[in-house]
Amino acid sequence: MRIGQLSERTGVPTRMLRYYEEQDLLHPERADNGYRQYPESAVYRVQQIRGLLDSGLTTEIIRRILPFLDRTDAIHLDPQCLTPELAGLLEAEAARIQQRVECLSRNRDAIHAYLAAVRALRG
Amino acid sequence: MRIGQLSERTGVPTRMLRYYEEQDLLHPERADNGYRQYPESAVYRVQQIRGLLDSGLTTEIIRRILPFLDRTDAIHLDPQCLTPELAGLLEAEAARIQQRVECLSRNRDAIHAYLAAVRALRG
DNA sequence: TCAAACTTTCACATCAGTGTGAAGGCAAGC
DNA sequence: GCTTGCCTTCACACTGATGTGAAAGTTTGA
Repeated sequence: MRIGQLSERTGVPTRMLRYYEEQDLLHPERADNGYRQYPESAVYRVQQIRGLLDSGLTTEIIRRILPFLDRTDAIHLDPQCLTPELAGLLEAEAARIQQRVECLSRNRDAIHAYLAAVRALRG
Repeated sequence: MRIGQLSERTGVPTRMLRYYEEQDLLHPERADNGYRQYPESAVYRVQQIRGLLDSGLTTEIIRRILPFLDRTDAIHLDPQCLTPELAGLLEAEAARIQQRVECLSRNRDAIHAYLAAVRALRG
């Protein structure tokens, strides 16, 4: 599909889709006329990128972990490409993500607890 | 304590502590000479702010939810200050935080699954 | 008293993510 | 053919979070 349709289906402006490509997060083919050609899977890929960006990850981090997050895991399982360094990097990134999860969970719980307490007081 | 010590104890540059004050996240007293005076509790407060920023929340959102996240919950439980609008805002923010948590958890799991799969292949 | 280390405010710079618009090529319908 | 709408690249600008440095006042200790 072309960039306009991908934009419509994901709700992400075309400007951003081009930016993600520039940041090496998307790699659309090009038609003869130069138009970008996205596969169906790009819809999910874009949603994934958005979710990660909204969660505070930078495009640089996303670029590094994205190849291992694809739904079509199988094709990425070539162990050759996983050097010890890369494994360490992934471990570290997973740990940092876990930190975020814990911090956010804590604060979400605190908000809920506050709301519940006020409601209880009011009866 | 003064800004230098707070910086040292939290690992957050003084520049950032002043910025957080400008953003209404911190409210230190002032000594006679104009120096900022932070209470002991500021250490935890700063760590909380950092965690939330690192998780992708903006200072604006943090400013709005911070009053309800303090460890000294009791003093914030005055139901008078919780208008229906504010309650809705907090609910919405908690929901958005939950979205982040889910996205990050998913991707953390995917990284771990990838690493486990490669390790299994290698024996 | 003097120097070093701290503080203050102010300002300019950077980086990532995003908005917006110009100037032009391509495509589909009237 | 012409218009309309999508596409291309390029570029300038903004915002939020941060780095950095200048100029000046304060505190502390030799």
